Amino acid sequence: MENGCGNYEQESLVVELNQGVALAKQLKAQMSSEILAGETKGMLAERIHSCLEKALLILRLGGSMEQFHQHLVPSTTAPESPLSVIGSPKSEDLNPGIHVQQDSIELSKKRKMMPTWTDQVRACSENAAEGPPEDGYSWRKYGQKDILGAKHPRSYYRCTYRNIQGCYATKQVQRNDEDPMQFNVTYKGTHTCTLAPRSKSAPTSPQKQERNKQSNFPIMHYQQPPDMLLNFQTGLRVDIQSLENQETGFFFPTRDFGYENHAFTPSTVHNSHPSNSFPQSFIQSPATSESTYFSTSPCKVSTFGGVNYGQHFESDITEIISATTSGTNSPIIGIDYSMDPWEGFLSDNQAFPNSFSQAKE
DNA sequence: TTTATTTGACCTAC
DNA sequence: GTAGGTCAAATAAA
Repeated sequence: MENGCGNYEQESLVVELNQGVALAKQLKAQMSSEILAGETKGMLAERIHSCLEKALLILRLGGSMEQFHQHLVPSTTAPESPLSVIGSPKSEDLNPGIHVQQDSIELSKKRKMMPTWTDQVRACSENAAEGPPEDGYSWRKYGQKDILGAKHPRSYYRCTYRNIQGCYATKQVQRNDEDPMQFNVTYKGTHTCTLAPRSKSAPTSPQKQERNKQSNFPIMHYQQPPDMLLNFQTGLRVDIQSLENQETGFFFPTRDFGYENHAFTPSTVHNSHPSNSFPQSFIQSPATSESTYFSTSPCKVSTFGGVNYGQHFESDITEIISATTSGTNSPIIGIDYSMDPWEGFLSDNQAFPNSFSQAKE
């Protein structure tokens, strides 16, 4: 990753990852000994979760600890509009016909530069005819096209808040020819909208009503290309899987929670986006008591841990932070234990070699 | 009345 | 010239 984050952020990443590894080892030891002293399994799992989550967030934010801290507190202000870069539709509104062509060209260029990634989403049986499961964003369909060589037409969607907030995220949905239950969803651009609830919009179906409910939360602003992060996560898979193999039933619910076993496989990693890096069930803090959480998107096949990740990311981070910053409130433990995600930040080992930084480049 | 969807036309890249 | 992508008017839905 090429960014100006400097050594400090890099070291922070290494520290976080080291801590995650150390805690995983600790948990593994407890699993074998069945001795619960001091920290419970749940606490350890939570801390591992927190460490890895922070590391991933840092990576997604371009390695910037400053941005990381900024994103810990959901902003109530609209994010900076991309319009300053790609031309303002508002200015077009004010001056119709003026510079429209030039702006169109600029927009076209910009689209080419937009990050693009593809998810494969399996539809639930009951709504297979309707389309892939919701991804949490509010999309407006603006076109449909028959594609040469494809049995099914491709649908084009853009963010509902494109005009309101200048969010130029788009997606294309195409049903898989061989497996009609499966959809290839290609996302282009990242959401810059704040996903404000549509006040006057009347959903056309109960499912859309549900979509609107899902959309009512702030989002992160993913800007980073996925490659480095994905490589990193691929590497992470090994140790964590070994934990799963010990039948913890906690990590990576690829069997128990409806996700197919596509997550974190190198063969599927390259097509994914950083916002999809973990299944939501993994992001979800175990300290929360959402009993129905894991069943929210049982039909999604993730190429890298769940296409729904972006949908819940920030809200989950908020939950994590709230859970981890308040040990006394944690339902998983009954003792006073600080779950501060920054606790011990600089205290652990150096299990991750410095060569990790080389892998980033 | 407002918002979303449909669909033919148009634009752009190859 | 063709295919993919987008626009925008017409239409539907709530």
